[in-house]
Amino acid sequence: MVRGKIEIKRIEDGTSRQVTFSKRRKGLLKKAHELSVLCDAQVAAIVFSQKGRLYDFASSDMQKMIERCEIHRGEYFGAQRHQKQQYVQELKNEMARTMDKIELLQLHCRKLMGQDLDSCSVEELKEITNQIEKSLTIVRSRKAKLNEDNIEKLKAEIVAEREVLNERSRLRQMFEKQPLWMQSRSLESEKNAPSCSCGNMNMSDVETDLSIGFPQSRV
Amino acid sequence: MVRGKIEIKRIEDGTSRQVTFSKRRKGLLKKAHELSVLCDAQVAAIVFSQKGRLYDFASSDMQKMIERCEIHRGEYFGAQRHQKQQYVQELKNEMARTMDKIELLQLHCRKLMGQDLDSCSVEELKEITNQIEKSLTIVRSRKAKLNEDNIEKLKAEIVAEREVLNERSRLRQMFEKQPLWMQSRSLESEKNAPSCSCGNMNMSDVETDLSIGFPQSRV
DNA sequence: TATGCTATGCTTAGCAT
DNA sequence: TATGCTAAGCATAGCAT
Repeated sequence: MVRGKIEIKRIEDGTSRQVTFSKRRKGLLKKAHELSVLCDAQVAAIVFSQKGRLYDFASSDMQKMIERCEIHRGEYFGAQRHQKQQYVQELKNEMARTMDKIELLQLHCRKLMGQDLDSCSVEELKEITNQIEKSLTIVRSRKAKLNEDNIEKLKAEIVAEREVLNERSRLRQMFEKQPLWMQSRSLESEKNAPSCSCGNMNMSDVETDLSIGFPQSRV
Repeated sequence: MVRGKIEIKRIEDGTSRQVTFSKRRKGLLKKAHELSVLCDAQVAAIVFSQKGRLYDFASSDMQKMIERCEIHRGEYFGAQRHQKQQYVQELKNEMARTMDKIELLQLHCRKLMGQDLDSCSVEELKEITNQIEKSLTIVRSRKAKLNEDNIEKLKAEIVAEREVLNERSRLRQMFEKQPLWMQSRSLESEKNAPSCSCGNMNMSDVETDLSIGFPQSRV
């Protein structure tokens, strides 16, 4: 058997390649291990067979090695991953802060609603009372204001409505003062106008009266 | 020179370790390269020196190798990555929910404190008023209860104190009824006792009176 | 396909420069 | 500290099983 030095190029024979892969792979991982131990260095080796099977060695945690490698190489994905972790951490912190805030708010709210008062000192109770009394004043005045506004609005509406009624009765009076032949013509044209559905009704049949104000102020 | 086989353990001599590191590192990367070429496999090797310097080899794109490795490692890291994304999404959702909640709470709180009432209808204002009035009743009764408790406690303290004073005056009276020779002996022993620093003072020099109640009830 | 064998070539420890 | 040298030991190609 003649064994010459081999050329470093792809082994074409599948079987030989497979055998060589197995042997050299083992050798590589062994060397990696030896290097890491002898020289106290972090070493990792990753090998994929052609079939996609993974063989690897890492002197310490592979994930950490990989991340360290990525950071060193200034790789995009590594940076992205690092940022993601930071992002998650910040989200968590934010979450914690928010939860604290919500708890405080809830406590405050409950106290304002007269719950969970057992832990309050007299001083605190005094403060809460003050706050509530102040609130009550404000809310009541707001309610009063709203009511006033509503009344004002209603008054305005009524004034407007009265205006309309007055106009109408003025028109009616003008109509009644006309000579009869003009009255019939006016009625004709009123019939054609679709604006009023109660054209047949005599206005004077209906008595309208609107008043606003406190009961004692009515005449 | 005698060269025996070496033991695979950390080389203690720093210089030797450095030399060995350099040589074996070179060897490892060479072997990695040879394996990748001969067997048409994907191979990567990562080495960190003790000083933190990185030496690496990758038969193809290192980043792709690393990701492939992560996915392969029992799906663990790949799954972790996927879970991380889900986790981030859930965190975000939770955050959004919490923010909504906090906003509602704040609004509620503010309304209870008489703020931001512009958007409230009369009905709502009525409800808030009811709530505040109810709170006020509760808080006031709680405050009253606490005050009562405090008064009770003070009363109890005063009763106890009075008891002590009565006891003392009883003892004083008993002392004064004693024959003189016994009085001096008692004074002697009282002088020896370090418990009272005002031994020279006559008890009747001090007038004590404690009373509790409303001013008009005092005699 | 895996394992063992062994001659050959490769790697490297210890030393010198 | 790096590089070169060299022999001892190691890895492995090619073959056999």
